[in-house]
Amino acid sequence: MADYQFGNIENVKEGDKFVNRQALRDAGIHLAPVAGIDGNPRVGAPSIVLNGGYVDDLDLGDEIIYTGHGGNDPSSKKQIKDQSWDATGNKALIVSEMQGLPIRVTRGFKHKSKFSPKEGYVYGGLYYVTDHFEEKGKNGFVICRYKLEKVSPSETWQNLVKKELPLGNENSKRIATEVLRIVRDTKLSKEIKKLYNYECQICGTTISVRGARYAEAAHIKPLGKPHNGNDQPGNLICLCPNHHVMFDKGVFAIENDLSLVGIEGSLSLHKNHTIEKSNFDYHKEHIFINE
DNA sequence: ATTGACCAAGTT
DNA sequence: AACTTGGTCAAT
Repeated sequence: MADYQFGNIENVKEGDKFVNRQALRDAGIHLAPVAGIDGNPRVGAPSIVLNGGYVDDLDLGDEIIYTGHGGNDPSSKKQIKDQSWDATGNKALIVSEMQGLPIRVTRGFKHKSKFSPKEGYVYGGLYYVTDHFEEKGKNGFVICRYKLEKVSPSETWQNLVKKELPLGNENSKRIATEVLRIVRDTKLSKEIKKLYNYECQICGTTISVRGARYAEAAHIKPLGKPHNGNDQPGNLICLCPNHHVMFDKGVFAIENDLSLVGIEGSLSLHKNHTIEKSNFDYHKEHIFINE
């Protein structure tokens, strides 16, 4: 229900200090008053705090091996049981990994590393979750682990620009090309994927990882030069990675009656999804390899 | 829609 | 050790 915002927060820059969690919350960086992982399994995790709550945490600066939450005894704070991938925050991090969402990282005084502040909390910028795995922690119980890698400065800049972009507005074509290569999921592409329940419109496949689903939104008429396709629902379809690449590389094309040329099959179409058919024509003529 | 239990672990 | 908060989730 909370209104989570992803990416950088206006007026907060890397290195900014906060006296306590309440200040972090007031700034809009991390809403949870206590939990180290902010977010939920529906939208992902917009923010984490690295504050020594789990002994296995490893902070290398641009790379962090983070521990999921749960399994600790409320009173002693020691880990007394296995962690679960189903815990709200742990699942949220998986969703962030699958969707390539940026995560705000804040370091707290309780964790001891050369990157940790002596007191209070320091905002550390944006990271991506690039991997997750399971292992036995120092306390002998299963822990959920995540590899976080810092978003490059140029990408961070793009993330800031993204906010001001009128997504889906065809007047923003040029900028949209650059941004879309970097921002791995836009509001619109997410909507398309949700409409199809993350299943490929050609083969019906979805990739499911610990309950988080993955698919790709493909532009029929490519964005940017020289094609100048638009970023509208009528130019987007939901595909699995294989069919996405095949489509982009021209291995097959889609006819107006939704049958395929180049490979067997047809495109299934949701009743609430209207495709701009001229985009099929464009793709067939300019991208499809007809030989 | 509304509720109450449960979760996370920071703060005093 | 006690008290505290915002949010999620399941039950109503």
